[in-house]
Amino acid sequence: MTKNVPLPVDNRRDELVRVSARLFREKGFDGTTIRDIADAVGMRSGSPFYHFKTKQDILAAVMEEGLTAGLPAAEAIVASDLAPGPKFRALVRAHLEIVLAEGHDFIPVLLYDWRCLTPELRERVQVLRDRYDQLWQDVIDQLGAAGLLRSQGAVSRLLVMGAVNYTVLWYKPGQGLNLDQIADEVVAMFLLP
Amino acid sequence: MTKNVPLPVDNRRDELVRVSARLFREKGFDGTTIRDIADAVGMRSGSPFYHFKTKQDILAAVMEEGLTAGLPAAEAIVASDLAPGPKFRALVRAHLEIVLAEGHDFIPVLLYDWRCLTPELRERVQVLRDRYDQLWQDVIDQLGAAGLLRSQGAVSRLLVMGAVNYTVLWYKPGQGLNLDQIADEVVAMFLLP
DNA sequence: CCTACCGATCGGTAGG
DNA sequence: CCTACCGATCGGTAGG
Repeated sequence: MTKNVPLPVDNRRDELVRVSARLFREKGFDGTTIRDIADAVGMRSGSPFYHFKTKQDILAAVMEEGLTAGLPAAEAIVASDLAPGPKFRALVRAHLEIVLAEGHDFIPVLLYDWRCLTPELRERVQVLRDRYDQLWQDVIDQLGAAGLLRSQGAVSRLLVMGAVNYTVLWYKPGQGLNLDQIADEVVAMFLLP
Repeated sequence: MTKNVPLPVDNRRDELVRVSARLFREKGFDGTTIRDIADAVGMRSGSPFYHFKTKQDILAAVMEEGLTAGLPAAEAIVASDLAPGPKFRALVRAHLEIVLAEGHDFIPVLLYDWRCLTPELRERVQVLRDRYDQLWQDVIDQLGAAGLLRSQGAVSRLLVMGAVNYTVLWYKPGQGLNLDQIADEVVAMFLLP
């Protein structure tokens, strides 16, 4: 039987990515040291380099983890047969979860520390990022076609995503609006009656 | 005659602030060293500390310079007798200048590296920042009262400022829309007909 | 504002 | 994944 044969998953690597996401979000990529990361997972300072070639590779892994975790839900929403308005609300709500929920530090790190990536890594992560952005563009275009948005095109998407992503800088869990209420505000703000 | 008596301005200090703003914006606060800054103004590495006690004090000076430079124009717009719609457009346009125009790196640094400030410095800069935010809140409230906005309150301001500030991450001078066109898009996106 | 320097810390590596 | 370490660099300072 293959019962006890472990899959080739690298749990320690996953742990490093998860812990690094938290630290990068709190203190920034440049403000976090390899020793911070190693301490947080109970390793010695040289050991993270057994799993990653460089510190920047950890950063890229954090961002890719966030994107690959967020893409399926977003794809399902866009592929659904919801009307454009409810589809937009669902996408916004799912995105707020990804960006604001406890322990979801991956995409905030992407937003904060994008410029810390080397050009090569940036290019690699950009592939996934493009897929995510395209999903938003599809929904924005559907809203425009339905006459629910005053403005269209790439700039409309950037303005909407800016408003939504900026929540990272002001949302405080347990204070003010919750994620559902913020989603309602976004819909009220952007969609025509 | 008092003709050649210089005013107590510190030109070297101003130069340090301006150059630091550019470097902080390009590479981040943690990614910029005192030696980078000293080199850029033609000083030796210890000399910036003649003008500033710590590296963080330079960061605070950069942010305060941006706010004190931007406040008068914004105050004049808010105090003007423009109707709410045109007033909003004027404020957005002025803000885009502050955030996107060549050499205007102060407020982008504030947006990027806010978390790099010590709590004490953050509190000091926050005083100016509150004044700037309040100007936006005033205009947002006027829009709401005039029935030009679907949503009101502090969250509305944060969504609008998010959309506008996010331009820092995607605007490329000479490519795509210019600042006037972006202001038009923002107005079209948010204001009711 | 320069000279000369310090103690601390950094990302990363060789060898096991 | 640890031990032991390296060369480089960092923010900051004393004395002039």
